[in-house]
Amino acid sequence: MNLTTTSYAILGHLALQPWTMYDLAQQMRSNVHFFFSRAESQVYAEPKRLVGYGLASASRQMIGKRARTVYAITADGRRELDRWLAEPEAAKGPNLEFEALLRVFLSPLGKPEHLVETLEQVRDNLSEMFEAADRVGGAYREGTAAFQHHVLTRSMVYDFLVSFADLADEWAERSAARARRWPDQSEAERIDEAMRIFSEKPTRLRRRQ
Amino acid sequence: MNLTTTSYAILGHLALQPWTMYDLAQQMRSNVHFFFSRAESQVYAEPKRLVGYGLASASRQMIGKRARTVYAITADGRRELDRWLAEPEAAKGPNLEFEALLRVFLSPLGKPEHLVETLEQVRDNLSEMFEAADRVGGAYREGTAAFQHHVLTRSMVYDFLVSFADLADEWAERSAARARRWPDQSEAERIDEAMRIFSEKPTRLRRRQ
DNA sequence: CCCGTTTACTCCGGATCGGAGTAAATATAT
DNA sequence: ATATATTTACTCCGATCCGGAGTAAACGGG
Repeated sequence: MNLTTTSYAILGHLALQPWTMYDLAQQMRSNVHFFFSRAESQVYAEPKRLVGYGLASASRQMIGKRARTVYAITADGRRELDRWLAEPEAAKGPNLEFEALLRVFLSPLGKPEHLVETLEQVRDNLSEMFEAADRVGGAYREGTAAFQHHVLTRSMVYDFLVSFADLADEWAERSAARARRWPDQSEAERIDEAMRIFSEKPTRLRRRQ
Repeated sequence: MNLTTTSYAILGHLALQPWTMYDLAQQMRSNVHFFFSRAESQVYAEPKRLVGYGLASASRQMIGKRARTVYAITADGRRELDRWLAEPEAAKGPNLEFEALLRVFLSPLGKPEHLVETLEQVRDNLSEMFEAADRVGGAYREGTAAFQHHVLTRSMVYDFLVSFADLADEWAERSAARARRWPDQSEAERIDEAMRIFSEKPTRLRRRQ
């Protein structure tokens, strides 16, 4: 029984209520998508393994001649989930994958205007995240969210995601502005501005010590 | 010739200078690791494919009876890289994977004290990121960085990473503080505080409109 | 000269992706 | 009333990617 974090993510959702994987795939696309996204094929494959381990049960229903499978958590599954919830997270911080940052990193190899384009693209790409956050926030504000009683913890998740999207947007904005000033600046001015970022932006770690 | 973003990441590094994959794996661990991390086995596998496509060249050297392979970019590789640098990023924003946030999301299924533990763990796990940022920042401030002439763009990457780590640290701090207050609050007070997050933290999208 | 660390990789089983495909049920337009 | 589009509810599969274990020579310190 080799369970991955994906297993526990699915198992956790089954503990909230029974789901068809079609519905759960949708649910996950609009909820955990921005901090724990999995391919649809995985969302369909995972509960079969859980059933194999006796952690979930499947009930096949018929709508006309079309089948649908509803999965639910078992008592064993609930115990396994409790065990996972109680164990500390592996010492393995947030894992970020950000192609735009790689492009910025490698941008001295290309033309300067492509850097500005990349940064503008970053801002465009964030709108999806902003819209998703607004949908969730709106539902909770209106009191119509599917899991309204989870408002305490969902507000924490919302807090993080909005802060993150804002950060990325603000960073792309100020960085693009900086790159656009470069043609009118001397190299000394450009370097001076860059060095100020290293000096005036100490990490929290250093600030505390 | 099916090149992935991983291919261009390696190709880009080879455009900076020739590398052995051992050195490049180390370089990537301390540089792009926090926004584009790849398994070591991939870093070793990728240049072989690049050589197969004629985008890189390998030169095998002998140190005693031990072999080492130094990879360099070819003219074709440089052209392919230029093409990639000029093309816009796929419309696919930052991809975050954050197990702690999944645990917060599912925390109503577990005990309240585990939420606080998860959030404290988040802060501990960030120290690696802070230390890496400090190392890079220190090298550039002292003028001893290996790619000191990339200071303009590296400062942008540094800016993002430090902002991100600070954000995660501050979020975990304020969220843990909130969860610790819960036992002394009424349910109405707790919900009120949660709702204020949804209201008082509008996304940049909504603020602009 | 012995031993632990660093250099420089290879191997492989299993997890995951992502796009294509299937087929029935339902909504929509004509 | 019928054709068409969309939604529901999945399966399949080749390729990518992970990550931990293993190998073996060179180097450095006591």
